[in-house]
Amino acid sequence: MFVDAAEALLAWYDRSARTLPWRSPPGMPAADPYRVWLSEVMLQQTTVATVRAYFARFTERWPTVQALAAAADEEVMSAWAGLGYYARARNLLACARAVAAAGGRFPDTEAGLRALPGIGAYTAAAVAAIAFGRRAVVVDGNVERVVSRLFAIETPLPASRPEIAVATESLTPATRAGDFAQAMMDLGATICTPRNPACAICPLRERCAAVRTGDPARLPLKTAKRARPQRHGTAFWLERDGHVLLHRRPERGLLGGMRALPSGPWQADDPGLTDAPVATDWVSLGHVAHVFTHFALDLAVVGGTATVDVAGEWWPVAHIGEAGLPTLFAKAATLARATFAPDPAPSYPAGVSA
DNA sequence: CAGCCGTGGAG
DNA sequence: TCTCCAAGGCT
Repeated sequence: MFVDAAEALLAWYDRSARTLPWRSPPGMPAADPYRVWLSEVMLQQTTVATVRAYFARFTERWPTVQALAAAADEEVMSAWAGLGYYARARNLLACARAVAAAGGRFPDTEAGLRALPGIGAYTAAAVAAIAFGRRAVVVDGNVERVVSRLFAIETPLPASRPEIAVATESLTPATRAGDFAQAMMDLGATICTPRNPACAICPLRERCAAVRTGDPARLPLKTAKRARPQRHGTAFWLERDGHVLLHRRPERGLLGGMRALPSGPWQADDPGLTDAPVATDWVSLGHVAHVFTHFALDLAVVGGTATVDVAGEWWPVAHIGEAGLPTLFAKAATLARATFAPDPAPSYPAGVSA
C-alpha cells in the first residue's frame, strides 16, 4: 500500500522534477557528492532562490572538496557573507578539510557522514541517499509537512517527529531512495505547500488522509513560538584617511567569525556610546532595523573621525562591498556612506602635536 | 529539550 | 506592517 504511494510519487517526479544545478535528472547517475553536500548545507533553512547564486560562486571558485579545503578561512567566510547562519560556513570548511585529509572522498554511509561537522541527521540521510543511492529516511521540513498531511498526524511539531520518522520509513522504497527523497521535497515545495496546497494536482491526493478531512492546510500543527524581543545597539563608523575601522567577531555566537563594524552591547534599552572604539565627537547617522531569528534589533549608527590609530582593521571605504560584511553591517555601511561627512584630514604643522 | 543561530520573500 | 517560514545543526 505504501510502496504504491512511493511509485506514484516517483512517476510524478519523473515528469515534474525541478531542474537544479546540484541535481542530476531522475533516473540518471548520482551527482558529484561534493556538490550534493555543498548544496545541502547551503539549503539548510535557506530557500532555493537564495542558494542558487552562492552555489554557483562556490563551485566556480572551489570546484572540488580539495580546493575548498585549501581555501583560507577568511575567503570562505566572506564568500558566505549574506547567506546567514555563519556556523554553517565554519563547519563547511572543517568538514571539507576532514574529508580532504581522509583522502578526498566523502563517506558513503549515513553514519560516516553523520560524524562530520555540520552534517546532522537530515543532511547525512540526504547525501547518503542522493549522492550514494543508499536507502535512508530523509526528513526535512517539506517531508514533515507532506507526511503530517498524508497520515493526518494531529500531534503538533516538534513532538510529532518520531511519529513522522516512522511514517516516512514506511513510505521509503528500497531503490531510488535519492529520487524519492527529492520527490518528497519537490512535492512539499511546489504542491504540498504550507498555505493553499494544490491538492487538485497532487499525485498522492487519493492516498492523503488530510485531504479526506477536507482541510489539509490545517496540518501540520505546531506549538506556539515565543515572541521576539526588541533590542537596541550602536554601531560605530570610524573613518581615517578614507578607511573605516572593522573588527572580526568572536568565532562563537551571533555572526561568529564575521567582519563587523565595532558595536557595543545589544540590549533592551539604548546603550548609547557604550564601548565606542575612541572618544570623539560621534554624530548620529541614522538607524538600521534588522530581524534575527530570536530578536529584532534597532541599530543606531554613529560616525566619527579618527586622528590616531586604533586597534582593528582599517578597510578602504570605497571597497567596503568586498569586506564580506554580514547583511546587518552591510546595511549600516550603506547608511553611513550615504550620510557621513568625515572631518577634513588633520593638517597640523610638522612638529606640533594636537 | 529548548534556546541559539540570518536572511529575504511570500502572503 | 507583520507573520511565517526555507533541503537544520549544535549545545
